[in-house]
Amino acid sequence: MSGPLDYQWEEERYTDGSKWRFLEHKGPVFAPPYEPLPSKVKFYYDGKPMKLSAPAEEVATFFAKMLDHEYTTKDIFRKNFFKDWRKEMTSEEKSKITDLNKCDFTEMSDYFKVQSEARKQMSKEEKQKIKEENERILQEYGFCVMDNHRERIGNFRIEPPGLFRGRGDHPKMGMLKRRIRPEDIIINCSKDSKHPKPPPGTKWKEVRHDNKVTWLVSWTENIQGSIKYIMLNPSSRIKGEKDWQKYETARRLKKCVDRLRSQYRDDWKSKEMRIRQRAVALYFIDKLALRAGNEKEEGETADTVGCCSLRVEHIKLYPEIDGQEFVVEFDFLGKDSIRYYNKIPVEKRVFKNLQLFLENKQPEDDLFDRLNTSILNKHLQELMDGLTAKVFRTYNASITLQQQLKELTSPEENIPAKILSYNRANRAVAILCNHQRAPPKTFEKSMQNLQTKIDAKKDQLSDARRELKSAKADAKVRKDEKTKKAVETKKKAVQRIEEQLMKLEVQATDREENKQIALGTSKLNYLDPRISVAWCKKWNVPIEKIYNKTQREKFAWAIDMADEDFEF
DNA sequence: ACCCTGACTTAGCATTCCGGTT
DNA sequence: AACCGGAATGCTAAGTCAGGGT
Repeated sequence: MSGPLDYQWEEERYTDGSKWRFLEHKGPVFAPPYEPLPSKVKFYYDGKPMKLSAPAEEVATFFAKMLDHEYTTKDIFRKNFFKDWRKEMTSEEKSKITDLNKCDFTEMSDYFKVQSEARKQMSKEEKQKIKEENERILQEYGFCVMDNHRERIGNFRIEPPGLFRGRGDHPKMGMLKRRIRPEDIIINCSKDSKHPKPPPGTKWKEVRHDNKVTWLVSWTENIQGSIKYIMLNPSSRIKGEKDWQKYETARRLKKCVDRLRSQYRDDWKSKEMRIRQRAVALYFIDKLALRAGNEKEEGETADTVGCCSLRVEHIKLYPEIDGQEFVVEFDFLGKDSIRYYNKIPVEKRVFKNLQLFLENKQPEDDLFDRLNTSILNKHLQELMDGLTAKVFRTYNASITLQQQLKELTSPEENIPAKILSYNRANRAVAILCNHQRAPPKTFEKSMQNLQTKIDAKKDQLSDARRELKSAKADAKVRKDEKTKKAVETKKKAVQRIEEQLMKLEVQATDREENKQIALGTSKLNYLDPRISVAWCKKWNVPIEKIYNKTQREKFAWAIDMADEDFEF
């Protein structure tokens, strides 16, 4: 696949800002067309059955499919849905259906439940057939040719229509996400490639040949009016190189971070308020790994903030609390409406500055009123080429992993214990970056199951120990080869069971500590994979224990590149 | 200086897959 | 063979940041 070069990521890169010379692909896969419900499945309005027009019925099914979700009980969701649903109705339907509370979708909902149950019950052969068809589509549409490589495409299927589900308190939840047609689609490919054909009887919106970008297909989504793209898989050359570059930038920050830190500490004393604000914000970004915090259009999205957009109401100052001085309490909703809560002591100067920033302000006022991400990033750019706020997150995440691995790995431990250490180091990073998850619904049960296994293993162990003891006693009396051998066998059995027990206990510890923490995001986006590869090589831990197949594909560049001496 | 948009990365949850157990 | 649970994968929303226009 990579031709005469061993490492495709060592091929020459373009210096003129172009991303490719040749790009050929088959275009997107559209969502399957709507299939009307069988006539026996009824919708009821005000208790009476009512046949809906196909467009109105389709939108109704979107709601019916979500009936069990608490979304559908929320006022905003219902209001947005109803408004958009009415747009799809015929004028007769519109005049009849005026109150969502009088709509009964339960038959539709039950019908879909039966269907999904039936899908699960399909025979092996039927499932196999579907699998093969999916594989065929993947082979046809899931790959493209970019320059000399056949590359996997990330998301070649167009998002199907449905009801928009925002995260957190989103003002647009419940709105109709409309169906995307060929006429909405912009194709990007090279002139000299075989252009993808639109489905019979349709046309693309546009075919362009822009090699300054990496996307293959784009369309404009109707909820926020933003553009969506089809791009390559993370295993592709173009993504891998970019990823590598990202970590190289973070490593350059490592070289000058001391200088930057002493500079922003100096700036806490500046005569100029804007410089003090910039310096305190940067301190937060560095110390707490906060995101930059762009401004957002009010009312268009959920109310979330990052560092530069923090408001007065998001922090509390305690000159003294719990025996600590100069404590700042953060409490705000960040990206994806995930809560950030932290109470930390800060330097006296920072504290005094924060008091100053808060003077004469209302709770809803900006904490940093002389600062935004653009000002901050322009400043950072002057300090180091390529430096932006998010580089601090990458740098601090990766350096933390490296330090924690050094601290936590003990040479004499066995492989499961080493992996626990790795996960703990990973966890330290996830906590730093505030990567949370909802505790899995099955968490308690799965912990219980594991405990049952541990108990059983303990019983098994004491049985094995008892047997060993009696075998030893036996051997002492008889002193023959056969009984000696029996002792050895029993000893081995005890050892094996001890090892199994220890494995289970490690697993339980790991799972418990991981209850509300998501490791995946930092592993995939913040940790220089070369640190992990080097650690695996150093301690003879198979890389498969740390990265699954997909991750190994994404990090192929690092797996080839890093030896055990790699230092971030 | 400010605003807007396009391109790209980062994010958590939902769904599917798969291998072990009953 | 059916079932189950955890891991892997898929999905798409929600960020960051640069660049162009006014």
